[in-house]
Amino acid sequence: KLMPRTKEFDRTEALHMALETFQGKGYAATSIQDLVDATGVNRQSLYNEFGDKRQLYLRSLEAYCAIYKEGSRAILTLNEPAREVLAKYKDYCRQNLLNSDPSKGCLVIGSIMGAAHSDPEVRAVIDRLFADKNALVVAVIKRGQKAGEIDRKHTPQALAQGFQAAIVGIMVMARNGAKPESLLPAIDVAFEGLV
Amino acid sequence: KLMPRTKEFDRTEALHMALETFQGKGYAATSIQDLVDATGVNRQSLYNEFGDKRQLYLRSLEAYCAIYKEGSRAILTLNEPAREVLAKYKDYCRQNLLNSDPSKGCLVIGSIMGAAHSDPEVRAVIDRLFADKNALVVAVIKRGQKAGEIDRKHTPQALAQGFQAAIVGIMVMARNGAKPESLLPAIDVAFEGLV
DNA sequence: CCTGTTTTGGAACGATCAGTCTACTTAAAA
DNA sequence: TTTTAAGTAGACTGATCGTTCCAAAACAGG
Repeated sequence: KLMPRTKEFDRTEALHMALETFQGKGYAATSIQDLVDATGVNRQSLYNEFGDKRQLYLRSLEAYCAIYKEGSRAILTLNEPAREVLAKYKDYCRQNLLNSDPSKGCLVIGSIMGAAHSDPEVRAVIDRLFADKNALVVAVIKRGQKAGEIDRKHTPQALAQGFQAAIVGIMVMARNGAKPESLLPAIDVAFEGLV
Repeated sequence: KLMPRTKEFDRTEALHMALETFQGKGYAATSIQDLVDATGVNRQSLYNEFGDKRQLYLRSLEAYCAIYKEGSRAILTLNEPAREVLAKYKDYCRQNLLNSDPSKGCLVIGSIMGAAHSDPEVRAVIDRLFADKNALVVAVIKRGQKAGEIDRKHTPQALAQGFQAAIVGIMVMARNGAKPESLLPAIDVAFEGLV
């Protein structure tokens, strides 16, 4: 029945800023002070809102995955010929690549390579992301193979794995500062076996 | 003219242990104490031998790159038809994948994604590695295209980029704990456009 | 044996870490 | 206006960080 002082920050906004900080420096190298500075939120308020550093990281990772997942799902579930769906997804990847900031790497890949690797909750979030996205890609490839648009030499699972690995690799290259114009053809190559 | 006390450790061995520690936990999450424990070398002796933590990391990364580079160079400079060279390199990748330990990721990818990203000396080591390996791959692909073994639809540079990105992606997947048997077909897919 | 030079063991340093405590401010409810 | 629960500011804590200092130990030349 009481609603005293109002918060001076927006949770979503703060989470977004924390996310970008983790993207840039990784979990271990990011200090609470970094997060306070980046979000503009008071120390104690951060703890009140998110718990400790690890939980804030988990929330950031979940938010990142949600965005990534939704972007992929919106395209990969289109009710169109597999060839066209994949062509649109290719454009989506190109767009992401062109808009990417090398100073902010993919948080998922960062989590896999970094210290968070051994955290079971982090693992769970990542496993779910990969499982979900893989299911979407496999479904499209299966459709494509049935329609004769995609070569049946490889299983849908193998094609999806190779496809996703290629995208991950390209994201790593982008983080490393490779010029987009040198990576765009690599995207073409990655989609070669599919379309 | 004086040769007082003898060292109780082997530099190469200590470097190897430090390297594995960095591989497992990343630069930021690895403490000096971790390195002391892993190498068995006294604190002060570590500082005497390698300087500070950052320099020890740089030496580890250089050692890692040297091994990686030599392994690739030995195969990619074989005086055989491009198709066979690439087939052998494919086997080499498969072997590496099967022997890989998920608890020890690729130090190069870890450096790209992690905090070391902004360190110019780290960048220099990585840039050199990619430049060298890319030159080798491009040379093989060029040979293959001239001999008609490889499709000329893409430039050698584009094919090499896509190829290397695919390998990087597969290494990330392996670090994530993906079963080798699910990644081996992905390697096949990655080599699809080349052989 | 000594003497000189280097490694080694371990204590110690200031800085910074993640996280907490307390006092002060705010604003809705009474 | 008074009361009260929640937000905020910043000092504070014990632990750990990377690094250094110093004295004991070890070993080659004299």
